[in-house]
Amino acid sequence: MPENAPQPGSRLLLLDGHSLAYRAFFALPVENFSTTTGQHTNAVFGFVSMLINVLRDEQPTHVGVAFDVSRQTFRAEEYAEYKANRSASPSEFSGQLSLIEEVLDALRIPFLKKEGFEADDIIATLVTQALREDSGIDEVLILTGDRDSLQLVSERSTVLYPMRGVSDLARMTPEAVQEKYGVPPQRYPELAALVGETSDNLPGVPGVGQGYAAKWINQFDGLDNVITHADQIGGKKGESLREHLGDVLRNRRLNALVTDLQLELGPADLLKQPWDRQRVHTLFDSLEFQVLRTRLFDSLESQEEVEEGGFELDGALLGEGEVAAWLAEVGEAVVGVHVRGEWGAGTGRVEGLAMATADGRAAYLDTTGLGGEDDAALAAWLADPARPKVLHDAKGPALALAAHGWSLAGVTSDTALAAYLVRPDQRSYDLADLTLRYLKRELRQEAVGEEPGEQGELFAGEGAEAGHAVAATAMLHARAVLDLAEALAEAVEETGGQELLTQVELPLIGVLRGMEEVGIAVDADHLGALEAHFATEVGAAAEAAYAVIGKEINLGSPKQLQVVLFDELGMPKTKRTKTGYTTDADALTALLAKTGHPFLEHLLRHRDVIRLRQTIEGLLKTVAPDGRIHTTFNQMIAATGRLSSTDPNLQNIPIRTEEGRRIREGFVVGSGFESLMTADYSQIEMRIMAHLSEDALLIEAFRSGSDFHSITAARVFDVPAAEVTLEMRAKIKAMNYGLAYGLSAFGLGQQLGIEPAEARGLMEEYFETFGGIRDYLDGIVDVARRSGYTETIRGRRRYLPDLVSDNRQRREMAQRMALNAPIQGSAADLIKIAMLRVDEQLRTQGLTSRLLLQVHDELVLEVAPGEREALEELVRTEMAGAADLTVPLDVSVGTGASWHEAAH
DNA sequence: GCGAGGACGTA
DNA sequence: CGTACGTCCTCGCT
Repeated sequence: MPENAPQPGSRLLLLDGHSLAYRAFFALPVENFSTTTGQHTNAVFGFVSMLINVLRDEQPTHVGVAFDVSRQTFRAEEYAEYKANRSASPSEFSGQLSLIEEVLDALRIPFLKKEGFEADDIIATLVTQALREDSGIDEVLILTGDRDSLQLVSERSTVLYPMRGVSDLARMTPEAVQEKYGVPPQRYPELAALVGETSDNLPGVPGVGQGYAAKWINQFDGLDNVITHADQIGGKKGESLREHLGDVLRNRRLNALVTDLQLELGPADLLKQPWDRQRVHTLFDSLEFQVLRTRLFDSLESQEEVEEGGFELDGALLGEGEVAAWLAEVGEAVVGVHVRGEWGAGTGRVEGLAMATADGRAAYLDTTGLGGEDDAALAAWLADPARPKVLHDAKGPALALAAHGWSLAGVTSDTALAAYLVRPDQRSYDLADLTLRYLKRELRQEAVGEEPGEQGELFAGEGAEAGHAVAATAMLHARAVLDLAEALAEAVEETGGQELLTQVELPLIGVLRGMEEVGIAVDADHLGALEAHFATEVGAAAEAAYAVIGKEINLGSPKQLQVVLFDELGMPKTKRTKTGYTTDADALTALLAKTGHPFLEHLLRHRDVIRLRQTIEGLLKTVAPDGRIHTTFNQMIAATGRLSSTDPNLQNIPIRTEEGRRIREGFVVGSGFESLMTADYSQIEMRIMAHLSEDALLIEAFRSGSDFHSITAARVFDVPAAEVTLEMRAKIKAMNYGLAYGLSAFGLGQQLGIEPAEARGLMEEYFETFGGIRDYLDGIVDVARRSGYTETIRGRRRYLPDLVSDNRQRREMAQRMALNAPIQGSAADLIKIAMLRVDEQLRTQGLTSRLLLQVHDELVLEVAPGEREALEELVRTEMAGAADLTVPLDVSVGTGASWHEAAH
C-alpha cells in the first residue's frame, strides 16, 4: 500500500481559493489589514482565518486548494460576457493570491490550477474521484463562496458556504439545499440556469425568481422537461421563459462543472502533512499575522486528546496526632492546597483541608474539632512563608482560615489569578474548567465520582479503608491545583505576566482579605431615617404622577411607560431599543424640555428617589452584626485589571447629587478610630495618557501644576489661560475624559449638546494641539491589531480578537476597548501597587490605621487616634510614588467623621 | 425560579 | 455612535 493511501475515516477538505479570497477581500476593510510596509493582507487574512477555523472544526485528513488560472476559460470562449461585469481584479487583490500560495506552501497544503478552467471544475473533478468506491475517502467537504458548487452536494459531500463576511459557515447538506432552494442539489444548476447568476453576468429569465423556477422544475421533473413543455406554461412568466430559452440553455451549459479534468494530483495526494513550522513563522512574521499564528498553533494543540481517567494518588486521611509528621515529611516542597468550607462578607469557616505534593502524596484533614497540638502544627505550617503553597482563588480560603485564627503565608501561586492574567476576559476561572484546558484532565464531579466505592483506588496507601468521597475529591482538587500552578506558570511567563502575578496580584490577596475582614462602619440610624425620608418622597412623586395622567401605573415598567408617553400622551418617539423606545433619563429630560409635561417631572423625580431608597435598603440588608459592611472585592472580573466590589457594591455609592451624597454620610468612622480618610488621584487616566503618548504639551500641562482642564482648553482655543471661559473648559474637560474611551465626534456632540460638525471641529483642533495623543491612540490600535492584545505599562495584557472581525460593529467596539484598556489598566495596576505600598508602610511604621475601600482611583482609610498627620504623609508618599511617570502623580487627601465629610 | 432587557449608580 | 463594572426592577418564560 502506498504511504499516502487514504485510510478509512478519511475526510477530504477542498477549498475554492479564488472565491474565498475574493469574498475576504470585500468583507474586510483594507485599511485595517495592511503591513507596516504597506502590503495589503485583507484577502490573505480572511482566507487563512477561514482555513484555520475549518481545519480546527472539521479535522479533515486530506486538504487541497483549487485556484482559477486566468479569466480565459472555456466559458469565456463560449460566451464573451461571462463574468464580464466583474471589474478587473484590483492589483491589491491579485497580489495577495501569491501570498496565499506561499502560506499554503508553508502549511504543506497542495494547491491545483488548470489552464482554461476554473477552481470549481478542479473541485468537481476531485469530488468525483473521491466519491468513487476505491478512493478510500469517506466524506468530502467543500469550502467555497461560489454557489455553482452546490451541485456537488450529496450524502457524502457537503458544501460549507460563508454566510456573512468570513466567520459564519452554512453547512449545505442535501437537505439544506432542498430546504433553501426548493430543489435537490443536482438540480441546483437547473434552477440557477432559469434564475440567472448576476455575479457571473449570466442573465436568466426576466420575472422568474427562485420560487417559480423551483416550482417548474419540480412540476415537470427537471429543466429538460420544463423546456420541452415551455408552451404549457401560461401567463407573462411562461411567455418570458419561451423568449429566453436560449439564455437558459446557455446558462445551463456554462454552470455545469467539468468532472473529468486531467489533474496532476488526486485525492490521495492531498493527505495532510506536518507544517513547515519555520516557514510559517517567517511568513506570518512578514505578514504581521500574530493573531492568526496563535490561532493556528492553538488549533494544533486542541487536537490533543483529553487524557482518560485519573491517576494514582497516595492519599491519607490524617487522624489525631498525624499532622505534624505529614507536614514534616513534605518539608519545603510545594504543596497544592484545597480548602473545604465557606466564606464571604469578610469571614468564613473551614471544614477540612486537602494537600498534595508532586511526588503523588496527598492528605486530607478534617479541621472541625482539631486538637491543640495538631492545630498548632497546621497553624505553623500555614503561616510559614518558607513553606510554599499554591491555592486556587486563595482569598476566600484565606478568610476562612483567618476566621479560625490561622494566617496564610508562602502562597507562591494562585491558579485562578494566574489564569486571569493569562486571559483576563473570561467570565469564570472554575478549577474544573482550567484543569481541563491546561491539564487535559477531567475534574468534574461525575468523573471523580460521588460514592466512596468509586474512589478506592485513590487510597492506595494507608487510610484507604477509611476513604471518603469528600476527602478524595478534595485531594484530587489539591493535586489539580498543584499541577495547574506549574502549567500556568509557563503560560504566565509566556505572556509576560510573571512580575504582575508575584509582585502585585499575589500580595494583594492579603490586603484585600484584610479590607474585607475589617469592613466599613455604617450609621444605621442615619441610613434608616434617610430611607424613610426617600420612601415618603417616592410616595409623593408617584401620587403626583398618577394625578397628572389620571390613573395608577407601574412607574418602574418601561413597557407601561411607553404606552402612556407615546400612545396616550402622544409625545415624540425617543431612540429605539430592542423592545421599543427608550425611557431613560436623558430621553425623558429631552422630552420634558420639549413638552414641559408635568408627568415627566414627577416620573424623573420618582426614578431618582426610588433608586436612592433602594440603594439604602440594599446597604442596610448587608450590615453585619459588628455594625459594619463587609464588601467582597473581586480581583478577577474586570478585563482591564480593575477590582470590582459586590455584596454590596461599595464602588458605586452616589456622589454626584446633593441627595445622593447624604448616603455617604451613613458611612462613618468606627469605634476606636478617629476619622475616615479618603485619598484619590487627580486625572490619573489623563496623566497615564500623557506618559504613554509622550506628548510634550500635555506633559508640560501637568508639570505646570495648574488647573489641567483649563490649561488644555487654553491650548486648544489658543487663548491666554485667564481667558478660558467655563464653557471652553467644560468642552475640553468632556474631551479629556472621553478620549480614553474612544469617543466619537457624534458622542461628544451628544454629550455637549452641540452639532456633530462642531464636535468634529473641536476634536480636530484638539488633536492639532496635542498631536502626540493622536499618534499614540492610532498606534495602540495598530499595534494591538498586529499582536492581538493591548498592554499596560506593567505588562498586563488584554486580548482583543475582534480587532480583525469582519463585523464592523464588533470591530469598532474592539477598537474602543483597545484604546481604553492600556489606560484604564495602567491606572488599575498603579493603584494596586499603591495599596501594597500603603499597607506595607502601615505595618513598617507600626500604625494602627487601616485600609477599608478602594474605588478605582481612591482609597478610603480608617484613621487611628493620633495618626492623622502621619497617615496623610504616608498615603501621599506611597500613592505618589507608586509609579515613575514623566508627569507627577497628584494625590488629594481629606478626612472627616464620615465618607461624605472626608471628601474634598 | 430564571434570564433577558432596561435603567442607572460609580470611576 | 463612550470604557469598566454591579444591582435593581419588570416581564415572559419554564
